[in-house]
Order: sequence, then structure tokens, then C-alpha cells
Amino acid sequence: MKEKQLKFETAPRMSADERKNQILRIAIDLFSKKGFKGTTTKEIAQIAGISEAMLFKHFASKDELYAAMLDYKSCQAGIEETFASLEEAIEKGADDEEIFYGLILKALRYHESDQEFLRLLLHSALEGHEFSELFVTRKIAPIYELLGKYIEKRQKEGVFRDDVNARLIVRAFLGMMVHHSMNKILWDSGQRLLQVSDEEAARSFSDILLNGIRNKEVGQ
Amino acid sequence: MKEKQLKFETAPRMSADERKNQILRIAIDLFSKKGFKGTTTKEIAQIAGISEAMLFKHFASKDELYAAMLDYKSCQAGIEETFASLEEAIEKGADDEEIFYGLILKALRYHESDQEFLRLLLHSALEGHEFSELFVTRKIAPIYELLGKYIEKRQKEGVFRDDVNARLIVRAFLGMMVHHSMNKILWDSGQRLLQVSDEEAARSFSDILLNGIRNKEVGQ
DNA sequence: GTCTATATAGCGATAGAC
DNA sequence: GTCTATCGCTATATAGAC
Repeated sequence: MKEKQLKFETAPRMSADERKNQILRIAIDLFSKKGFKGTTTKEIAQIAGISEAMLFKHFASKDELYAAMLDYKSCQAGIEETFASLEEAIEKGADDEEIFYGLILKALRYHESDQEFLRLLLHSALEGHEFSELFVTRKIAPIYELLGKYIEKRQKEGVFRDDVNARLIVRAFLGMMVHHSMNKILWDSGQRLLQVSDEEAARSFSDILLNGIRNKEVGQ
Repeated sequence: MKEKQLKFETAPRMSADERKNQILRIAIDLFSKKGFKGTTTKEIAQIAGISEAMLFKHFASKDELYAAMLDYKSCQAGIEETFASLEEAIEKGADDEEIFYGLILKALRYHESDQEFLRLLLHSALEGHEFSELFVTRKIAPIYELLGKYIEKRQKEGVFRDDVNARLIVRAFLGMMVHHSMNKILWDSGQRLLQVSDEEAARSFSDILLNGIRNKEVGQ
């Protein structure tokens, strides 16, 4: 259980805000790797180069630090941005290919660049932390709503098959992409099972899905 | 963090094997809910109705108990059985519909009936435990192999499109189903996002996938 | 803003009696 | 096979000096 660690050796007497941010960044790193119980306040303090007493001056308890860290992390957007660009693509009447391919690729790239996020989300879900529930309500439910509505519209237009629940299509869609990211982060670091670029994965997933849900009779 | 707990009030002087099995079952329950660090030997002993000293007579350390528990759990098959029935379906030349629908439905039902398993797998993956790696090598890789080969065969026959990596199709396929199960277990207990039966989900996923990867020109 | 020192509780694990 | 008692350690958190 030895990992390389970010080390912040800094001049003493950092300002309160700087210090708080430094602690949060270290907490994100450690909590994402080892979860809540697996991370100690001692280790966080050591890496920050301060005493535990100082840490508890900034955050009254470990719980408070954990919550603050999740809050900080979820404000780093990434999902908001992805959602906004999806909304925009739909509004300007982009091709289905453009919409689906673009969304998958954006998501895969985000997961790649911010692996801490998926790990923190899984940890908090397994631990039953409210953050996990909140994240689904605030960030995931709107995607089901937006994408679900779009698919229903295309079903009414006769372009997509209407014998499949629109939200089940959203789930299939998110499933391909989330599962692929999870494999890359959690198991497939050696890429034993599969080696493909994000572009190829996004291309294939969106092809499979679109061909899978389009009405055969209607030409595209 | 209060949960209902399986309680084993038993007559004293259980045989060694019985006791060991009882401890393993309790360990599975607790480790799957709270992970390794989140579970204490004290709690396991309390629920078993014995002292911690007794627990350490049966398992020399907490680590040993954890490993024994994962071993025990992974021998409860479920996946072997699913794999075998997939193999059989392919050999007897079943329809693609039969093969894909059957596999998804079997997997969804297994995940439903044994939620501990998915939780333990995720916990061990996040913790970087070797079990997780081993599970992928021994249980998941063969599925990629078997299903990948079958898809390649169908591609050569001209039934499936051959412009998509066969293993990427396997991933898309497993992704839909695993992600759906994870949603049911981790987030969707209130089914806010989606309410569907396992049968409907399996039907839709296999429809989407098969339509998505079949050559358009070839009638079925 | 930072420290040392310490309180208090809980952890995994052991000794030794029955 | 089981217990009580306890060890050595680490955890979160606090008090009070500088």
C-alpha cells in the first residue's frame, strides 16, 4: 500500500486561504486513492507540512474536511461543461452522430484527465455518503431528462425506434461510456483486455447505439 | 451508518468448520457494506457471538480473513455458471438474440441476487487489492475471449459489421449490463432515474446491440 | 498561524486461564 | 473451543504556549 505522493514543501506561514486550498488538494488526492476510512488526518497534515492541530484549525473534523473536499471537487465542473455543450448541440440542431459522438468523447476525455473524480464518486457511493445521492440528483438526472427528451422527440419524428424506453437508451449509452472509463481506471491500466483510442471507442459506441435505435425503413 | 445486521445467535461450541463458515458469511456481509478499513474485527466477532480472541484463532489476521472471504465468495460461482451457459448456447448454434438476451438476463439476475459480489469487487478494485486483478484475469478475460471470437466469426460470415473492433463490442455489451446493475445497487434504489424490469432491460439492451452491429444489407 | 503535548477512544492482536 | 484481560499502536481531536 505504498504510493508515490504529491509533496508540498512550502515556506511557512501560508495565508489561511492558501493553506485551506492546499489541504483540500491533498485531501482529494488521498481520499480518492484510499477512501474515507483509509485516509488519516496525520498523513494529510504530514504531506501539507503542518501539524494535525493546524489541520483541525481549518477543518473542525475529518467529516467536515471530507464534505468540503467533495464540494470543492464537484465545483470543478467538467460535467457542467459537458452538459452545456450537449444542450448547445441539441439546440443548434446538430446531427445525431455529432451529438452522441461528441458527448461520449468529451466524457471519456474528462474521465481520463480527472480520474480522481470517478474514484471519489465510487468511494462515496459504496460508503453511502450523501454526496453520491446528491450528485445523481443534481448532475445525472438532468442528463436523463435532456437526452431522454431528445430521444423521445426523435422517436415521435419516426427516426428512432419507439419500441424502446427512451431512458433505457440513455442508460445503455451512459453504460458503454462509464464502464469503459472504469475499466481504464480500475482494471485495464495494462490494457490487457482492450487497446483502443478514446476516438475509436467514441466512434464505435455512438455507431452501435445509433444504428441500434434507428428505424430501419427511414434513410439517414 | 447504522444498518440492520444479520445476527447469528447460536448455541455455544460450534464445530470449527461451522464457526469458520459463520465468520466468513458475516465477514462477506460487513466487508461488502463497509470495505476493508471500514470493517472491524470486533464487530465481526460481536455479530458471531464470540470474542475477538476466538476470531483470531480461526484467522491469524484480518488480512487473512479478508483474503479467505474473497476466495470463498469467488467460489460461489455465479459467473462460472453464466460463462458455461454462454459457451453452451454458442456451441449448440443458438440465435444471436438468444445468446445476447440470455447472457444479459442471467447476469442482471445474478447481480440482483448477489449484490455483495459487485460491492466487494468494487471495494477491492478501489483499494488495489490483488483479488480485483485476479478476477479480471480469471473470469472476465475469458468472456472477452469467447464472446470476442464469436463476434469475429459472425463478422467473417458477413452477418455483423466488420468495421468495429470485436472486443469493443464486448465492452459496449458488458458496459450496458454492468452499469445498469451498478445503478440499481448503488444509486437507483428508489428507481428515480428509471423503472424497468430485468426482462425489459435485457430485451432492450440486446436489441440495441444486435441492431447496432448487424449488417444492414443482410436479412435475418 | 503554528507548534508540542496530551486526552481519549478504538484498533488489531496476544497471553493465559478454564 | 472459549473467555477475560491487556498490550502496543494509531486514530481523531483538543489545550495551551509562542
